[in-house]
Amino acid sequence: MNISEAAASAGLPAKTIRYYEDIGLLHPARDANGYRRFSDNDLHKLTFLARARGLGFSIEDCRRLLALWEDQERASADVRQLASAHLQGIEAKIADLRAMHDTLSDLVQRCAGDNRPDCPILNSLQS
Amino acid sequence: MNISEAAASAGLPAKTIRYYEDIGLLHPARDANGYRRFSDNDLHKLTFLARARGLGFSIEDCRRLLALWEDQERASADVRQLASAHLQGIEAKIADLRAMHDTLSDLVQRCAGDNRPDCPILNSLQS
DNA sequence: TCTTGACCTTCCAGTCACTGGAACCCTTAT
DNA sequence: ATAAGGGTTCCAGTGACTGGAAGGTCAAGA
Repeated sequence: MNISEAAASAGLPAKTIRYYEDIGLLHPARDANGYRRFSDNDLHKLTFLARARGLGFSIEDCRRLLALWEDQERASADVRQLASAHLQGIEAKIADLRAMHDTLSDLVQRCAGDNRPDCPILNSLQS
Repeated sequence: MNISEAAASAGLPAKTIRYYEDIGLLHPARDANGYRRFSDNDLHKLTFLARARGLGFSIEDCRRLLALWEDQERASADVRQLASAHLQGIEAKIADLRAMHDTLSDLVQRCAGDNRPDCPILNSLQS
């Protein structure tokens, strides 16, 4: 299976797959002509990566998750620890965004949005 | 007022202020020795930028907001339009993060987090 | 006067996770 | 012979800084 099929199967752009190889997340074999040849295992890894990235894990987290995934002796506590830390990060981001949202939403509602220059949004940004 | 005072006053790192000058957001005067000298207007702009960035506006949005702020003839509708679009972006990000959060939080709860290798988190990532 | 330390300057490189594009090779069909 | 549609590498750019090196400037103290 070559790269465009692998891309379709994993739901990732071919460019991204090349990039993942570049940074050592997987090592597909090569055909005689230099084309990448993706094994089932490569495909599983790509799908795993696509899902982990979809959950917002960083590339470095994905690398660790892949290592845990391939380690039959892993402790689920290690996976859980990684996921919990990430979950906390997500919660922090949501809180930040919520705060921005609430402030901004209030300002937008108070802005007349007409031809006149007076604007509570700009007023609130000014010292 | 030189850069470290301006930085303290606006709540921005000096590096960031230099960067903002670099990309043309402000143009502080220079003393004979080459040091930047910040006027009151420069300080107002920096505070404005710090607050707008704090609300998550992109640098390009900040540039547009600054231009509107300085334009006495602006229509508040233009400001509101910009802010509304940004608000929508924030809402989309929150929705994405919430989805990640809900999935991940469920997986974390279902993971025993012990010495054994069996792990619902890894299972859900695998094809 | 000399030195020390805290300022300031510019410039270059790195971050993160891709993404676009150029230039070129391989394969298959017409 | 040529064209289309794969594949390859390598380089540069994204956003918004941030770190660090190398060096100039200034005020205070021995």
